[in-house]
Amino acid sequence: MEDHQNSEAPPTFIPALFKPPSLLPIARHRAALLYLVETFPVVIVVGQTGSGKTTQIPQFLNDAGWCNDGKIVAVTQPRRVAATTVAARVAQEMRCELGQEVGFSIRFEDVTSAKTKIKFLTDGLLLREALVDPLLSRYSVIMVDEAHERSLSSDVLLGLLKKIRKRRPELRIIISSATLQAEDFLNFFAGGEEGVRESDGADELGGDVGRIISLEGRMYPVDIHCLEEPTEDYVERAVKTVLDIHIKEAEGDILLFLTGREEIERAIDLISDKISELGIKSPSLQALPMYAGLPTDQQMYVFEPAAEDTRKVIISTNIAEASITIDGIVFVIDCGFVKLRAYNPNSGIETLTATPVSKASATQRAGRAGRTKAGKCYRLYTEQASNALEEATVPEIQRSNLAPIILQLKALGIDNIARFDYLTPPPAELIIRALELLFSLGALDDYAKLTKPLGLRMAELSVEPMMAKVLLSAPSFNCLSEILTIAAMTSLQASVWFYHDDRKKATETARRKFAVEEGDHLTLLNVYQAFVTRGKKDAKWCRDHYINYKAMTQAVSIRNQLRRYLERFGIEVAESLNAPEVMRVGGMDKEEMIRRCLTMGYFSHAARMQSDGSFKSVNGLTLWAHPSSLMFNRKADWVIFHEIMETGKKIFIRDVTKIEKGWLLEYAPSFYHVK
DNA sequence: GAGCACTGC
Repeated sequence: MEDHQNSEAPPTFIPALFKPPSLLPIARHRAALLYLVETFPVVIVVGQTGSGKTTQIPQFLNDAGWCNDGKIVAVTQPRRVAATTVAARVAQEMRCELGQEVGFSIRFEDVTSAKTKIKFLTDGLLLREALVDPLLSRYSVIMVDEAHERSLSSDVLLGLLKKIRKRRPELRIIISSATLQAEDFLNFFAGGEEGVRESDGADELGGDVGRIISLEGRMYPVDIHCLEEPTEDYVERAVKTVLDIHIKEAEGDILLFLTGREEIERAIDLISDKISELGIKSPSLQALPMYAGLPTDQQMYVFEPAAEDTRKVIISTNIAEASITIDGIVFVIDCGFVKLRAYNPNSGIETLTATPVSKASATQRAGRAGRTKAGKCYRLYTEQASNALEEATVPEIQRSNLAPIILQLKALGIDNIARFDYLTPPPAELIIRALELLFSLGALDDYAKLTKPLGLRMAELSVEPMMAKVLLSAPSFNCLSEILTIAAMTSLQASVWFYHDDRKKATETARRKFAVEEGDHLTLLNVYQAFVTRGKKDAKWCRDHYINYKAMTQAVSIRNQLRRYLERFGIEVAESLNAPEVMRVGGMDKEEMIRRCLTMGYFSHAARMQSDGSFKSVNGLTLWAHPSSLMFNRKADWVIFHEIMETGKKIFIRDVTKIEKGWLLEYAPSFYHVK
């Protein structure tokens, strides 16, 4: 928890949301809210963004004595930035230093103290705290914010809280949700208790378990327009709509929702073409992209007010639907699609595909037009299509690889995974696939019980199960220091390399300097070792080699955290910084030890190169090396890979390393049915 | 010879 180099600077856009507490609509609900929390174990709070629920409710609870006797009020957030910025705001309102009475806790950063009464943290981190303190006994109240987003960790957290509540009747649970899915949450907590309540005539929803309270949000009406006829090309149609608005409508900025970088760039090009074509001068139109992969400095432009006589049009992915709020939007254009990740339990492949939005999503997007005054929303689909949309987005728990979360539940002592109380149960195939994987890795025994110490340790490590197995196998291959690095590097979400569209050749040449013949994992090791020896204090070195400095410092943090876990297990880490190919251990090259060790965890991610350069997976699928992989243009026979994902028409594998076929049989005989 | 929506430990 000592790594502070990752602390995000509070973004400038969030404080704009904050109003003086006395002006917030929630102030009028204070007494009612406290009464409900006093009386019922579960309270569902329905309120719009800007209602002040996140900043005010914890303070009300503190004033009412819920933090007496050393107890803590916990507020979970789905995102790290939210936890840090909201904590800072509440500390300011309470006139205390951040980290004292009010603090936050996120991965790599714990800004709390013995005095902390109100603690903001990510939902994933609270779930991890339960591994150490299964009843979460430090907390008198736990507020799960933004529960309607239905993230994997908040869903599991709610299931866990329902279980904890039976052992801790004094615990208070507050669930905050921006949309009207409140009844689902209340029904969930009331469910399973109805049997005992039936006779005493508690026919009201929720019975004695809880109540819903609705806070007034500040929203202006939004006029919604659908298309008469469906469009063939919504990017083109969106651009036409942008120009129609710009020419005909009064002032106000435009927010256009598209699905990804490619579409966004195309829309921006089309808009600039149209502007010159139509000779638009004043008022002028400024198109700005917004997506997660955009460098931070470029993201910041969307929050700056446009120049005089200029209308901003922000062209964004789904990031503007939940994660960020942009002021001054009066017009929203909604293409009706979102890219969603899904996991196919039969093939074990993740897909990333554009999917129609849900009604809840469409409503949320339209609402972005009504934050400052009455607005308009143009949907690039027909009313009929709009009526046919699903009510809500399929929760993450129903479309994810469940191996990590099942491992965590097992470690929490929840043995019967199928009968765990899920808000929405995942499909059986997802559970079966996850159990099979965990069994083949040795994390579960024949009775599906967590093995000790292997399975338990795998659950505690903050990397996915296959890599956790590799890490715990590394000591016996004499390559723990190297595997620690590889584990950290492969769990980065940001790319290690910068991509310059205009300087592709130079990027390639830079990358080739670090390339190791055997594959991507050893190449990543090479980059890391070069970084810590030469580039750590030298951002210029990183720039010269097209290496992402921020991603590399992140890798250092992850590696430190993993090393601390291992040390807690009593596993010594002998650090070595030698180039892998020069080390020989017992007649075997170190690089071979590393590749053998990787096979211990990734044996099910094996494939063989075909004559056309594609790969054939062990279950017969045709795979392609991702262009970012060394194996994209090299020859190989058998390989293992870190990740497999389907986009467009091809299935890509990323982080690919050469192995020997024999190792598969040697390290995973039961998986490959060797007698 | 081509590309990853968004989070989190």
